[in-house]
Formats: sequence, C-alpha cells, structure tokens
Amino acid sequence: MVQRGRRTARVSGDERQDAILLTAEALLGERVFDDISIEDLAAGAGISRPTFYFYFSSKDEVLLALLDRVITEVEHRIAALPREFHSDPAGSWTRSIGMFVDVFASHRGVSTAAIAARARNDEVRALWSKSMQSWADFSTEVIRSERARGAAPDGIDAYDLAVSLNLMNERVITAVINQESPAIAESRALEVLATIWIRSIYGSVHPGRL
Amino acid sequence: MVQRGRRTARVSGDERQDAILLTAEALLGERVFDDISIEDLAAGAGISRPTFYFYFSSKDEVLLALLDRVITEVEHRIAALPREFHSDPAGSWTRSIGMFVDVFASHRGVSTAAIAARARNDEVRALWSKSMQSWADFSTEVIRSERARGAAPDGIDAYDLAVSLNLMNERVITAVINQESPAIAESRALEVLATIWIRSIYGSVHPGRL
DNA sequence: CGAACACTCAACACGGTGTTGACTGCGCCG
DNA sequence: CGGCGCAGTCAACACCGTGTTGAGTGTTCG
Repeated sequence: MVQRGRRTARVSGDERQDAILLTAEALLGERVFDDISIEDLAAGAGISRPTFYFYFSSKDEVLLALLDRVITEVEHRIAALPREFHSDPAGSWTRSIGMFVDVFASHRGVSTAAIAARARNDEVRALWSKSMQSWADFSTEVIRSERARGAAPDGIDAYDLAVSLNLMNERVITAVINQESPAIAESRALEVLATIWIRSIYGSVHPGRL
Repeated sequence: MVQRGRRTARVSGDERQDAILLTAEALLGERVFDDISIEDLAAGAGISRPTFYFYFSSKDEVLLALLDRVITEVEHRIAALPREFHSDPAGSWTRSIGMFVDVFASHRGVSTAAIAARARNDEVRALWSKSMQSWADFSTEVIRSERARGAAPDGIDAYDLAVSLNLMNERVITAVINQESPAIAESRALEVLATIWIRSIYGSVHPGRL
C-alpha cells in the first residue's frame, strides 16, 4: 500500500488529508461530533495533533469538507434525475424526495453533524443555506410550472410552500435516520413525505385533478 | 421539576436561582448558547462560578429548566384552546399552530438553544421528545376523528402524517424566528403552515369536502 | 450557645483547542 | 554534488472553560 523509495518516499499530504476525512466520517458513524476530539482524528490518520492543523484549521473545517462532498453527490443525482413532472407528477416528486432520503441516510453522521454545526459555524451555515436555497428554488419552479399548466391550484405563494416542504424534508429525514422519537419508520418515510408534498402542492389527493 | 441544592427557601437563595435563569434567557437573546459561559451566568446573577454549581449542576441544567417553562406554557395554552374541529376545522388547526408559533417566537433563544442541545444532552432530548410525542398524539387523534366522520380521506397512517407535520412546524418555526435563509416571512408563516396541514390532512383545498 | 444548615468562593485538576519554533528528509537548481 | 527551500512533523507551551474540593461565612433553631 504505502510504497516507499523512488518517487514518494514519505506518505503524501493528500493521503493524510484523505485519512483525516475518512477517520472523521467513520467516527461520526459511532459518536456525536462533539465527542470526537482533534486528537481522535489525528490518531486515526496516524499523525500528531499539531500536524492535524497543517491540513485543517479546525474540526469544523473537516466537517465542512465532508458536507461539501455530500452536497456534491446530491447535486449530481439531482442533475441525473428525469424531468417528467407533466407526465408523471407523483412519480417525479417521489423520485426527487427519495434521492434526498437515500443520500442523507447513507451519510447519516455527516448530515446530522452538519445540521447541528449550522447553528454555530458560519461556513457550514452558508454552505447548507446555499444548497437549501437551490433546492427550494428548483421546487418553486416546478410548482409554478404545474400551476401554469393548470394542474395545481394557486393559493399560498409557491416559494413559501417550496421552502416549507424542503424544511419538512430536512427535519423528517434527520429524525428518521437518527431514529428519534417521535419519528416514523424509515420504510414509510418516503411515502409519507411524497404524499404531503403532493397533497399540499396539488390541493388534492390526486395530482392534476382540480 | 428541576430542583437541586437548598430545600428551605432562604430568600436570597431562590432569588439567585431565578437570577441565573433570568440572565440565561437574556443572554440567549443576544448570543448563541455555546458562546455563553458559566462565568457569564454567574456574573449576571451576582455570584462566583463555583457558587453557580450550588444551584445548577451544569449549563445544560439551566437550559433544561428554561425549556421546561416554555413547554409548560405551551401545555397551558393547548389546554385553553377551544376544540371545534368538526364545526371549524381550518380555524381550529390554524389556532393550534398559531399558538406554537407565538410561544416559540416569544422564547426564540431558549427554543433554538434547546433544539440544538437535544443532539448532545439526554435530558433535553427526553423532555423535548415527550412534548413532541404528546403534540403528535393529539394531532393523530384529531386526524382519526376527522377521518371517522368522513371529513378527511384515509391513505397514509394518521400518526405518520401527524409526526411529519409536527416536525415540519418545528423546523419552519425555527427557521422563521432565526431569520434563516431560506425561510419565509414571519407574517406569512402561520398561513403557509396551516395550508399545508389542511391540504395534507383533508386531501383537498377545502376541508370537509371529499 | 452551639450545632446544623444554607450558602459562598479561592484554588485546584483536567481536558480540549490552537500556536510556536525547531527539526527532518526530499527535490530541485545552480 | 551541494546547498536551499519547502512540505511535512511534533514536543512543548499558552489558554480557556468546566467541574471539584475544602475551608470558610452568616443564620436559625433547639
């Protein structure tokens, strides 16, 4: 694995940086962010605590990097999603929401820690805000388009509705993946969320029928 | 509920305890919980740091006491609410949700800090869970009753729906009172939340019409 | 009056964060 | 080939916030 001699005698910086991120994600799987010390991260990456500061300026920077990866994954998967809201509104919304459920569930520790860190760290808050904003904007556009073709009723502002539904998803998904109480079963989460989105966007049990 | 230290009330003692709580709530109005030290609370109450520990065993205990007061207020106001879901479903839901918006908005600092502390503190989590549970149970009962009288359609489980909507409220209210971005205007929050509740519970823009 | 109780705090122990400054080995350029 | 520079490393230190100890104070009541 770690080859010595010729080109790179010492373990490269990039490997160390990755090792820190890897350690952090692993530890977040078993402990809360607050209970992980920089010492833990350094030890996991095989370096001393001061050396950690060569790679990241704080524990929060590590979390920020981890969050950035998760958000990038979401963006790629959003882009890959088929856009069939006119022909299959229920299925399209469900697939979009399901994508969020999948990604956040598979990065439980990072998502949870980032959402908590938002309250105290400006960079984390900014990054999360930016993403929420773009998801809300996307939802708003689709709602407006559904209203324009007469499939969904007017009423409350489309943006307000989109923001509220996205915030609901954030909170419900967090509760589900952390098995909070009260929460709902992970197996039913997607169905429940999709139903609430559809009923509140289309004002009816069946999308498209006014 | 949260009681420690002295038993018989020597005047200055109880005043001190109140002074700590008062200081905490005041400071939470201007700073994040993490940025308030026990030193700050002690100074605000006119005592030294070790003396603080005579009244509370940690900063989290103070928050717990504060949260307890807020929850008690919510419970009293829930109990005082008229139950007119059959005759005026939209108004009844709106009044219930509005009560939560009011109470949490008027205790912005405490609510926000408690919700954040939930992630690391067992007692805070337990207290919050207990309350969320009872609000979700209440909502579930009303939904079931509305379904029973034929005003609301079946579909997803009433409890799952109730939990999700309550979680949405928690998150949207938090975003609104902290002026997060994205969030919605405080003036429209109640209308938006009520609309989502009604549409998703009654499966229609107009409650009662199936 | 003295014992018990409510209350107070200086001083300490501890754990975590972030910084300093000295050191090592590799690569490259003159 | 030799020395300079830089990526990388860490022991030791400074600092801050938490929680504990133990020695006090004044008050009340039997």
